[in-house]
Amino acid sequence: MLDIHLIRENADIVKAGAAKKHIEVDIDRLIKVDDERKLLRQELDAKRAEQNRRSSEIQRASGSEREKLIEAMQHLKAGMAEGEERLKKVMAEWQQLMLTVPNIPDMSVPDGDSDADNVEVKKWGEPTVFDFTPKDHVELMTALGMADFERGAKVAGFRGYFLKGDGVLLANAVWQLALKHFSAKQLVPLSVPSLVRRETFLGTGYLPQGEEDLYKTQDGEYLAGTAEVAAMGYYMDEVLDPQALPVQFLGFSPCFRREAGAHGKDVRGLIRVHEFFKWEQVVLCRAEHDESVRLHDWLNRNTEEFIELLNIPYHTVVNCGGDLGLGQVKKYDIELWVPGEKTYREISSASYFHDFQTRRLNIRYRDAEGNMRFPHSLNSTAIPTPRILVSIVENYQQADGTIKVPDALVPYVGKSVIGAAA
RNA sequence: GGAUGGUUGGCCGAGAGGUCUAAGGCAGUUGACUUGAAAUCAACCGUACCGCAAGGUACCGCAGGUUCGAAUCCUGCACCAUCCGCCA
Repeated sequence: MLDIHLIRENADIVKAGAAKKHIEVDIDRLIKVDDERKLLRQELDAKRAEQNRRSSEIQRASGSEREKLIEAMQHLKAGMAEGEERLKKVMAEWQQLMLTVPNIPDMSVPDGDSDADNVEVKKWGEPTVFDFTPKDHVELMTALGMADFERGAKVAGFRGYFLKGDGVLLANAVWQLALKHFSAKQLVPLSVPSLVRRETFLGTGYLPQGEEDLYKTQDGEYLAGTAEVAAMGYYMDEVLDPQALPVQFLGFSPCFRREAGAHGKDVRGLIRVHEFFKWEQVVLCRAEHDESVRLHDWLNRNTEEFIELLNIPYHTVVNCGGDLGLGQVKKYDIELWVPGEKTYREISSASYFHDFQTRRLNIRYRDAEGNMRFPHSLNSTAIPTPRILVSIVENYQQADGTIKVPDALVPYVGKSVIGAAA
């Protein structure tokens, strides 16, 4: 959510920002509704002032004078009911519109419609070269008993999978290395709920517009697609000690995604699944743009470093306007080389939001001047499994069908090659 | 699933239909005292909206209702605590 004052004073910038994100929103309508809101408020406030004044007169009066005053009040009250009804309607539309106003993308965000228009800002390593024909991860992992997709689909349906044997070992090894690497950055590990109430999704900006992407329980909770939701909800409705900023969480959770808009995409393997696990970096910091920018780069760099530990070729892109979510000001994606597809595939997303989320979540702190402020929020993937396994097994496969374990993972896997004859 | 008790400002906590500006304490800010600090004393000190301002309005978990008037009474819901039942 943006500040209504900011929207009113910078309507053109807000409109341009929405256009850049390809998000439709009627700012003129919002301002008109806000005018109505102000007017009705003023009228109603005046009537309430009158009511309060007369109420104390009644208190002091007695006898027939009191009866008369009470009767007069009843008339006044009747006149107020209509105003209150109108204000309620106006407020409902006002709130609905406010929730749909996107945050303004940064100047440095490139124009574009979709992820095809994202711009590479960094490239690390070269696409892996093989002196044999490389296999894709489905073939490799199935052959090595690391995953079972047929039975996954039998048991769980479309996009179902089992990890098995060394597949589980490898996934666990990634989690453990991630815990070590990211904790060392002073991020506090946090195991978070995935089953989360609606207001937390509204607060993080996934709702109201993302309803169809979420699984919902018969009790009304939603299954989160990222630990960001619960980690951000952690301080909802609280006033933070400014000394505690920046708050730096390393959240871990199962993640559930309906992938409602992606029915035909990535139907094979571990790239796009309905449930997976993810370590996620979540940060709250002082309400200063420079601080957001600094931490954004830092979060993204943390993940780049982790990929470098695994020694997998990657590049980093800055997402174009059309590929930004409602609340995001700017986003980097890290994409890993996937030999089976001869392309880079997203493994990580690092975004900052300014106070868009904290305003919705009502998270505040008192600054040095004693004023209440909404802190800035940021988040970035640390590492997801099993998607990361795709790039590991495909880049590290050997001619004989075995998979070399990345050096950094060897201590956690307990061997240096998967599939070698014992 | 059943029962009971709760939810009040940054925090704790009183308040039980009308002294209107929600007692009091803690924390915080400023000042006095002090070489400095602590202690003590004094003053100030909630958030949001509207308004150029004076000022006004709203907010006591949320939403309704009763009333001339609701933190206070009624209804529904959410959450917290404890107990019982069930159960990894």
